[in-house]
Amino acid sequence: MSKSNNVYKDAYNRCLRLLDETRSLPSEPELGTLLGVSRTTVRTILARMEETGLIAWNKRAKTVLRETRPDDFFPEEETDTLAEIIERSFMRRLLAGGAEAGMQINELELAREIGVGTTSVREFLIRFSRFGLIEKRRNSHWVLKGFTRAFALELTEIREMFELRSAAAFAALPQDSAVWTDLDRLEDEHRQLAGDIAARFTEFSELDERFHRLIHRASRNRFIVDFYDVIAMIFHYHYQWNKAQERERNEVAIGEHLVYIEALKSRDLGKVDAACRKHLKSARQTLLTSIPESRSLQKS
Amino acid sequence: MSKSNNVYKDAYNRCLRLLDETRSLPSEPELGTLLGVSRTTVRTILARMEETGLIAWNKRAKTVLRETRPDDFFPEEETDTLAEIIERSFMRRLLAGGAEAGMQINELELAREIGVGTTSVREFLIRFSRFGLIEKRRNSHWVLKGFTRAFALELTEIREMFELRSAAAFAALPQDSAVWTDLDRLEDEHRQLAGDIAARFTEFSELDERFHRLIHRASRNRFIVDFYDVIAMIFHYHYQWNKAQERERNEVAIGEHLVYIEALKSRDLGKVDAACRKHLKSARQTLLTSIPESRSLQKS
DNA sequence: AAACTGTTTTTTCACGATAAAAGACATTAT
DNA sequence: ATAATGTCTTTTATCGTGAAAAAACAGTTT
Repeated sequence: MSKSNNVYKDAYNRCLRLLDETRSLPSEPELGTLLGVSRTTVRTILARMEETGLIAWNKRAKTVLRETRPDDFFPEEETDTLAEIIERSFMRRLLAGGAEAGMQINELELAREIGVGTTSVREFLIRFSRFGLIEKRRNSHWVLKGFTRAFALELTEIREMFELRSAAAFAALPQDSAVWTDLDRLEDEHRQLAGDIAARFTEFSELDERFHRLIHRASRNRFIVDFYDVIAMIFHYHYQWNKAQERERNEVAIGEHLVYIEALKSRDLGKVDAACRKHLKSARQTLLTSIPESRSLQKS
Repeated sequence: MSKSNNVYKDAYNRCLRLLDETRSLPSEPELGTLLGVSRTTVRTILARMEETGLIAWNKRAKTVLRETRPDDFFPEEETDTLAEIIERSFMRRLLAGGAEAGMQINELELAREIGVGTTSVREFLIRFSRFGLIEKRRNSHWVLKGFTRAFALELTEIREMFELRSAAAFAALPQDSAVWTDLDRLEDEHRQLAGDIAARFTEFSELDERFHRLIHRASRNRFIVDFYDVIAMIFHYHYQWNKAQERERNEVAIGEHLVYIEALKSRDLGKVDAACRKHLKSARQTLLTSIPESRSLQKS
């Protein structure tokens, strides 16, 4: 089993949804750009759609023959990339406890346990190392540094530095910049979410990420923009792991975001700075309180 | 040829130098820690030393039989790690020109050209990607972002942010901290180098790195400390590539460092800030002037 | 001629295999 | 009893290989 065809399966599923919406299919190259895959994959998709009687396909003529059915779709779990699978397994072990700082990480064991090749695990660990949670010993094992209080503090220190600077840069952007309409749209989404918070509070983390990424992008600095990947990853797993008071936390955060947005729109640097600091402070607090003391004891 | 024995060869050479100095050899485990390799490798080294008649070896008795000769050493190029070889090849191509922003990077071609497996090249590119010079297209090639003026500006922006903060943290360190003796030692080395600048100006870049790493470490933040890897890498290759006015540049930098060191020792935050800013400004200038205009045209 | 489809080539991704190196265990010497 | 050596096992580093996916090329259709 040298390589799974998850790219095809995922694109196939997305193509089915497209079919549901538009009831027709464009040309092969166009479909390729739409789905973000090569024409080779598009043709594999079309071939299967023909096979399962979804469409009749003859050169450029693609006729939709019937509605899609639930069983046309590939199972969700077959559409994940190997990297996603490995990351999930790894993070589960990390957060499940028993993952003390200083612990060794064994590539071979991880690979066997997840059921993948060692190369994929190695590559994952290398990519993952930039998050600052693991470290490589030359010609030897990886060492877990642990999701400790120290880690959270170091992470938030950088985050605050970067976001304050980005927010200032944002406020200084010319009136005709496209970011202002993006900001208006986000403000709208915030208000809608606030209006139905009881039912939709779980949707906040996705909105949160889009909001902060928009601000960081204003820095026009790749290192700042890329660093948000670290923050996003940590907050993503942190939210999955700690659901306590999620609704309240999100409600507070939405309020802070709205103040922050108003400040940005006012272009008053003092206000921006204050609103940004306030929000970052409570974000840090949220992260810190969710790290149990046992986890924060660092081996030195 | 699945894995070269460069670890052994490098450790062997270092062990020969040790032999020259001490005229004797400690126990296997001790030698292992000294050379930073496992006992397995130590025993391979001792076996060869016995074979070439350098020592007589019977259990714990290791008798030195003769002086080391130049031809006892393995050739330098056989002691490099694969990662170093790939990095050098890659950077040579990157700086040799013809490496325009937007250009595609082909793993297979790189691997063939360097004469290594694709896995090693892939792993190198993943590790290298954190320097912000290349970017991966999902399921497809890497894209070169180019060593442009924009890159230099983004890099130095972060550097300045981090170093100013680290320097302030440094100055606030308690008097009994070990860093102050480290700083004194570095000051000494600076003075010595300044005294013989005509002959030893090439030694500066190594000293420069040690000095700045000491300061960054005072931040006690892994992201700041790790970021210095990016700076060090860029400056390393930049210096190799642009030797113009190297002596003058280094002479100026040493002077700035000495002022900077005095400021740190005074623990006067205002002075520290001023000295740090001044030095960082000229460092940025040096980097910028060495980027030719053609290189700074970025495809958008 | 521009954009599409059909076909072939190339590249990426992931695996298993193997030598180098690390690490663990058993034994022996001080 | 501690610390070394001798031996065996496990893990890491790297390669070649093959299927999935991308990309290039050639031929058609509008």
